[in-house]
Parts: sequence; C-alpha cells; structure tokens
Amino acid sequence: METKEELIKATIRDLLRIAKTYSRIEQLPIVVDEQLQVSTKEAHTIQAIGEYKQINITQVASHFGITKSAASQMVAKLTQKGFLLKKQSSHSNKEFELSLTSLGKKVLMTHERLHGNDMTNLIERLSSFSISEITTLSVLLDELDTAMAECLLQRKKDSI
Amino acid sequence: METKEELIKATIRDLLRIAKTYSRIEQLPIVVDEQLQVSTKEAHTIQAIGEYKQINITQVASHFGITKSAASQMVAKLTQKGFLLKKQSSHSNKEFELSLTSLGKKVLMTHERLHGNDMTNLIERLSSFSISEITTLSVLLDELDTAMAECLLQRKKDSI
DNA sequence: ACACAATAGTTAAGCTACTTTACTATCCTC
DNA sequence: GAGGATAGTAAAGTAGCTTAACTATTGTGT
Repeated sequence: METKEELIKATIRDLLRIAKTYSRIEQLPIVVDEQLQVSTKEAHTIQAIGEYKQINITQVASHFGITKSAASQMVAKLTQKGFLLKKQSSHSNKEFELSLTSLGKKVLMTHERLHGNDMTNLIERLSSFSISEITTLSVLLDELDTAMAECLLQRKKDSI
Repeated sequence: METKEELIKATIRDLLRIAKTYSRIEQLPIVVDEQLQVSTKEAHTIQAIGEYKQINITQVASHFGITKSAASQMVAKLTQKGFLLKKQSSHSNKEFELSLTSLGKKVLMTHERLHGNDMTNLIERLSSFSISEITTLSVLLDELDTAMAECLLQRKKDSI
C-alpha cells in the first residue's frame, strides 16, 4: 500500500513537472525571422483569429476568458502592427469581422511549425512504446484530466 | 502504423490539455481567509522563502529566473504586507536573510493544504490502476519530460 | 594595504497585458 | 420610437516584470 501511494505521488510529480515545462515553453516569444518576433499572447490571438473564421472582438474575449476591453486593446495593437484586418461585419455595423493579413498568416504558420516540431519530437519519443502501453497512458491521462478540471472548478468556487 | 501515430497524437493532446489546466490552476489567487487573498506570484515567493532557510534576495531571483531587481521589489512588497522578515545576514552586511512571519506561515500552510487536496484527489483517481500500469505511466512521463526539456532548450536557443 | 572588481541590493522609469469604469454607437423588441 | 441589450472603445489603474543607473559592502592581486 505504502509503496503504491509513493509511486503514484512520484508519478504525479512527474506530470506536474511536465506541465510546468510546457507552460514555460508556451511563454516564450515566437521568432518569425530576424526582424520579427511576437509575444505568446499576440501569437495566441493571431492563432484564434486564424482558426475561427469571422470571429469578432467579443468572441476573442470569451475565447481567452478576458474582458472585451482587453480583447479590443490587443486587436487594436495587432491591427496597428499589420497582423490583422478589421472589417465591418456584413450583417452588423457594430461588429467587426477579424481576419489575418499575409503577415498574420506568416506568424500563424511559424507558430504551427514550432508546435509541429515539438509534436514530431514527442511522437518519436513515444513510438518505441507498444500500443497497449500508450492506451494505458491515454486512459490514465483522461482520468487525470477529469481530476484536474475538478480541481480548477473547486478552486474557482473557493475564490469567489 | 497510421493508427498508432494517431493514438500517440491524441495522447499528447491529452497531456497538453492537462498541462494547460494545471497552469490555469496555478494562476488562480490563493484565498487564505475572507480578509486575505494573495496572488500566485506572492504565494510562490512565500513558498520559496519558507522552503529554503536563510535564502537571500539574489537566490530568490535565480530560483524564479527573474532579475534581482524584480526579486527585490517582490520581497519589499511582501515585507511591507507583513508576510516576510528581512534580517541582516550574520555573515555579511550586504545580504539579508529572509524568513516568514506567522502571517507568511499561514499563507504557506494554506497553499500547501490546497496542493494537498489536489494531490489527494489525483491519488484517489489513480489508485484504481495497477502498479504495473502506473509504472508504465511513470516511464512514459519521464520520456516526455526529457523531450519537453529538449523542446524548451531548443526554443530558447532559437529565440536568442 | 590599497585599489579595483565583483557581489548584494535598491530605485526609477518603462513595458505588457491585463482590470474597472464609463462611455458611444448600433441593434432588437415590444 | 423608447428602452434595454449588445459591440466596441477609451482612460486610468494595477501586477509583475525589464533595463539602467546607482550605493554599499566584500574579496582579490600586487
């Protein structure tokens, strides 16, 4: 019993270390070329706008769980920097349809390429394991995911 | 082949989702009681100072990978708020030994209790799995950890 | 022993990415 | 067409960093 709990604890610590490393990676700026570098937040906003067609500012806000004001400011900055186009929506004069300029698309592609590299690296690492081992991992991770989501909800409730 | 790679990809996505949820949990403020709430950064600094005895400001800075200036500012704030004591070091007049006041210890205990709750929750989730399954998970996570650390290094090098 | 470099810490000014509050403009509904 | 909901913006403030410039100690080489 003792050893099993210890094993579980050590495993969870491994997982948390990975989570920490991941969030550190996520916080690094994206280097597009020698001239151009964008922050994580900028890259994520560009990514969301590239992914969801005709997204508006309010939707950007709710996608990231930030205020409309914050989204408006970020979009204004990215537009001013030439990554985004803000077009009056066809069905409303109070909304804007956001889209990427070619420069914005270039940033998006760079970001995706970086993620792709990381993915390839991780896939290589895991391909030496058997399908059944990976399936076990997957089931366990699902379990952990549920537990994590619960933790998050609980904490949020506590902090009201 | 195709299916295995798909399985691996899905599993990695699970892992990244967990990492994301974890970092969202980590960003929530710590509620000590109705009167008192501290930010994540404040809590982490308090934790570091509670953990490492007689830590100084330069060590706080390198522990978090921030500048001495940032550490000095954070420590000044926490001292002013009554969480920390800044005592002249016994072996040097240019260093301070940092320690927690009773209020600081209270914050630390609350933070640890929250982590403990989360840990208990996660342990419960995993205890229905067999030792060999968990061992497999552990080995796989180690592998992923190494890969993640490599990613981080690579990205850092790219962004110089 | 004394100069000079290294180390510990602080301060000021500036940045990013938020928040709250208050506002305008548009749209929907009855 | 009045009134409320919705979309977006602007101003001011905050947290947590950075860089740059500074003071005050401590260690080292000759």
